[in-house]
Parts: sequence; C-alpha cells; structure tokens
Amino acid sequence: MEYLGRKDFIKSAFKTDIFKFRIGDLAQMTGVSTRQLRYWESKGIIESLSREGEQNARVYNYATYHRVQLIKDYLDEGYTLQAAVGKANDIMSAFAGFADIIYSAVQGVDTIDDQRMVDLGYFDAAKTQRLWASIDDNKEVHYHVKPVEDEQ
DNA sequence: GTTCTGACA
DNA sequence: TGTCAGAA
Repeated sequence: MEYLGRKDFIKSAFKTDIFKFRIGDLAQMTGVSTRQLRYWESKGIIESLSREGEQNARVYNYATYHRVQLIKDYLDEGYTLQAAVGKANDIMSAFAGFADIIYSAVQGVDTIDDQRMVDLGYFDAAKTQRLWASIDDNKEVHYHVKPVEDEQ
C-alpha cells in the first residue's frame, strides 16, 4: 500500500483503489468464507488481481470488497447466488462513474465566514463564480455560489 | 501463520 | 458449502 502524502490528503481520502486485501482479510470483512470466495472466482462472479509472492496468493481490490459485500447482503436477504449477483450488477452499473465524479468534483476545503466549506469548483463556464457546499448539524447540505474575486 | 488446489461428505 | 489433506 502506498501513502499519497499530505499535499494530496483530501484526494487520497477518496483514493480507495490503493487498498489491497488477501482472501483471509476479505472473508473477515464481509463474512463470506474463503471457500465461497474461491468458488465465486471460479464462476467468474468476482475477480482477483494478478497474484504475487511465493504463495501465489490472491489479491483483491476495494471494488471487489464492495462487490462481495453487496452480493453477501442480497444472499442474506434470501436471494439465490445467481439472483444476488444480478442485483449486484444492476446496482454497480447504476453507480458506475459515481465515485469518479465525486473524486473529480471535490477541489478542496476552506473556511468561509466561520463555516467549513467544500470547494466544488467553478460554477459557470466563464469561471467567474465558484460553487461551495457546507453541511449543518442536521447533516443537511447547503450550496453557495460565490464570485471568484472574493477569495483572492 | 496463511493460502493453494483437489477431493469428499 | 464446510472441512480436510499435503504442499508452498
């Protein structure tokens, strides 16, 4: 695993693809047995990264962790494995690009008028205004459009 | 100690 | 799917 450094702290907070897990880790995290994980992989339901090391052990990424957890949840709800995989595929395709957009959209943070604000980048094509978001105690998000001049 | 494959219940 | 064996 790598650490991206302080400069990219905010971005690295969303950089989940640097996480790598072994089959034992994944089994503990999701409650899915190692036997099941190997079986699912043999069926093409999940994939592991290229193997490394003398043990030739499987390595899973963060996306696979989410996929396994998703399938496991549907399994617990009573779906068959096949149906659970179908459900998981639907959800994952619906959310395709979601993380990338959030990752790209967030530019940084700042404190404006004693309020914590998240910088969401330019609001208009002319780049004269910027979009900020704050969140209150009730977890309600508020948006603010501010002229670029104000911050400089 | 952990993981791998294959085999059997 | 669980569990075990024998090997890496």
